[in-house]
Amino acid sequence: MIRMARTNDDVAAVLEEYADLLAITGHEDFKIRVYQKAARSIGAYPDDIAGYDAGALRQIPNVGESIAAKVAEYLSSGTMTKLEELRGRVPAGVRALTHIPTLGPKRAMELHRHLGVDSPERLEAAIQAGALHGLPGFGPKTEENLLHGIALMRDAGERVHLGVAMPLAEDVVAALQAVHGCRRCDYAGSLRRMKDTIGDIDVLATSNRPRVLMDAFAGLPQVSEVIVRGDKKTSVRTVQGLQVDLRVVPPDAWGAAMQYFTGAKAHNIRTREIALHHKLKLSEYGVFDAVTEEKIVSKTEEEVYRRLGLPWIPPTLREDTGEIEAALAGELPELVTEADVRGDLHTHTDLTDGHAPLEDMVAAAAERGYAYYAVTDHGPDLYMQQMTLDKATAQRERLRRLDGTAGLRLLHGIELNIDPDGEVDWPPDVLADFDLCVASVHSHFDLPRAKTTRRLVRAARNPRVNIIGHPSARLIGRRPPIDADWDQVFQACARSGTALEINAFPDRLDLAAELIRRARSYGVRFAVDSDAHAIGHLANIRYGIGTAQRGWLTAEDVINTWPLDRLTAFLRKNR
DNA sequence: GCCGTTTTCGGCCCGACTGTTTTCAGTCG
Repeated sequence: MIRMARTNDDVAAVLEEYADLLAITGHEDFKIRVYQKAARSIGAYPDDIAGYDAGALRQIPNVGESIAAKVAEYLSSGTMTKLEELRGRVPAGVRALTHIPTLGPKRAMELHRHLGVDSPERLEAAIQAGALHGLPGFGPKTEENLLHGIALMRDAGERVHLGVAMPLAEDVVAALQAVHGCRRCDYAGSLRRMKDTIGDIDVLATSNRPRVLMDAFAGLPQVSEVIVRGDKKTSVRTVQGLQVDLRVVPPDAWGAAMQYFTGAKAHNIRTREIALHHKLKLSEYGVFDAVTEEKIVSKTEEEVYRRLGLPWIPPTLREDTGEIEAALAGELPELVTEADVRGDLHTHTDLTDGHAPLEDMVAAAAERGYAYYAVTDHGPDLYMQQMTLDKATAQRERLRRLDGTAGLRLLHGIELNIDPDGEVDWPPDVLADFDLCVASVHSHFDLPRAKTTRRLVRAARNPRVNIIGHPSARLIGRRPPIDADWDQVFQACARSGTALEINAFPDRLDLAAELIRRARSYGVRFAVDSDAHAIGHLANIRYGIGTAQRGWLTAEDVINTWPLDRLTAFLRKNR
């Protein structure tokens, strides 16, 4: 059984700090990298390592004798002697120095050793006082870059959600594709992996005339600053503070470059290691013979993976969280795609807080080619929405008259509010007249864990509740997820036949991918819904599908890919 | 410090850009 991995995250953070401190104190690179690798392995390890002894810890990849002993000490005593020693030698602020862009461990230590600088604030003061003059390796340009980096760090260019990054990336890609000499262009990186937040945007292009592309890129109206500029790589910052990198490679390197720049880093390290074992070398330019340096393949991702003895791995899985092992075993999941979606099961109209009338939303759904479509306006417990039973009944009659237009089957649903006790707006006999009920948390987000768990479990066990909407109620960058014992919630959902929503709104993406994967292990079903409040929101479903893929879901796991009769049977909840 | 179809020692992912270096180190992704 997969359990909560809080201990693992804690230990991973401790090992990362240890690696940083080793780097600052001038230890050799290989040693540092090994601690970083161990940190990642433990962070991604499916079982909670709380209570593990050294022997058990050694079963984890990249954890050997020395690291196992340190972690065992930490788990049993809460401290790690070696880490405390290093902390004693390196003031906390020196580690913060390495978070300044362009300043790494080597020069951070130089600054500390020669000038006693021990925080970004002190570094700023030292530069302004001219204290860096004459220090080897620190010229005027470096000073300028450091000041700039400190300022940037101060107003922390935060990560943005997909709804911000994706449109920007698509604009940039479209602009570059229109440039003369551009062969291919697309976004890669965490955006192609559909990660829920994006730190920077990676764009890849092929051209025989890279300079023209770089000029066009640097001159885009969205660009506020050019950070680095070359013929192969140019980085800019946009007016909203997001970094965009453009890499240009020769046309026949497209596949290798896409593979390389889609990442994640840990996935790339694994694929390169696999290449080495085959006496090959993998770079963004292709797969090469390690000895003769002769290029073997590079044109497509499929060729690159095949030459490494792997099937093509979908971008949304490339995180080194088991996809390499699954690929080697021929057990990659056949991921759900947007084309599999037959309908949307959570949408609103202007009867409550939507912006478009029922007829317009239905027409837009029909245009998307859906086979069925559920309208789920808010129930009366969200008082400001002014819903009444009369209004809901009138909407149902209106909806029944529209049923079947353009081959679209309409379901009359409702989005109920889950109150702190797990109760919902209407009694069972009223709910029985709806085709489906979504139930969601809209308030009282910070109840104690036990209470939140009970709240969600009760909602799931309600025989009229079909889908738990945006289960964690998080808003990316604004509100943390509610705190529940998710394993209990997942068990209740699996047993009761209640689906969990993957809300596709880009500032929600809720459930998040990690919890989806865990829920799936209990046999939970999912509904990928747009929660559209306007016609334009229906298209957000693609972000939900990306998130579902990151949770390793197949179409079988997602109820709104099923034919209507199978869906209808599921909605009866074994009643 | 970890690991092994190169196996108990010797290698560890790899390339781009910047700044200050006159041939390369540091940083980043």
